[in-house]
Amino acid sequence: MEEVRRADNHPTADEIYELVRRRLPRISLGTVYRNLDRLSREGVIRTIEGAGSRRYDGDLEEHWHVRCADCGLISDVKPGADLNLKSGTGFPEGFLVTGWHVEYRGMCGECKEKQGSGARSQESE
Amino acid sequence: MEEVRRADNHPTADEIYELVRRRLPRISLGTVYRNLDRLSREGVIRTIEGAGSRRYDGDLEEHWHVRCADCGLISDVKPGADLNLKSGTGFPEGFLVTGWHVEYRGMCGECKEKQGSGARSQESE
DNA sequence: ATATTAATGAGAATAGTTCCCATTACTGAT
DNA sequence: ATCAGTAATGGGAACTATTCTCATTAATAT
Repeated sequence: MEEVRRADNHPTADEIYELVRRRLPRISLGTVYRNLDRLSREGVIRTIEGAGSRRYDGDLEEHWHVRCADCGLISDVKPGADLNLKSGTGFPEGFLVTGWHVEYRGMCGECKEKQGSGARSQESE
Repeated sequence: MEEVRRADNHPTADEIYELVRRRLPRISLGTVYRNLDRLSREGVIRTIEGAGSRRYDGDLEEHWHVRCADCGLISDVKPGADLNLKSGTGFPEGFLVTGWHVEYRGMCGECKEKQGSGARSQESE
């Protein structure tokens, strides 16, 4: 199981299921979910919740994500070096903060083109 | 519909359904979803995706969230005044960033107590 | 009043995930 | 190697949240 963990980018349980199936053709989706859940509770992998299906991330380095609101693509973003995210204020009484995550939203180049209806193109950054 | 938008904290579609029902007893859940979706696409409300069900937030002021990993409670956190979140780096080519969101994770006071006194140390539930 | 368009209720359909349980695999002691 | 006890698995049913469909109703403009 753990082999797959570090395999890909941000696979869904289904994608992982397909991957693992290549080596263990008799594995069931339930088992994949169970183990993914276990690994994430053990802190070996992270989960990315969000629109659509849960995704799993084997990269434990602190990093953030950017998600295309249109196609759902998720890419990694390096945290700015100067950030001290603990600076949020107004936490509820007694709350123990164990982590945080930043997610950018927007639109990836591809979807931007698609949306610029007609055969418009031309992108720059 | 829009009346409800600013009503509560971070209700789910179901909770909103129950709320609206009090005034419009014949409304259907489908309609609630439809209008919630519309409002959020129009930018009148925000959505909070995450573990469990989608939640809606009528507060458009920039603010962040903190979520209890145990019970799922979501509270608001004021952004630290000094943050410039644009500082993330490594965005994919051509990506247009339209927003971002910070979510802290941890455990609320209540769940902390439950876990502490329950004699369970590492088990998750 | 009528034609056109938009929104609705009701429920079916779908997607993603969790749950159940009989079977299988693993473990350690004999 | 055998057996008992425990843990993990496959298969599928059950569940939850959300979306979709479509006949009906409301709204709007003419």
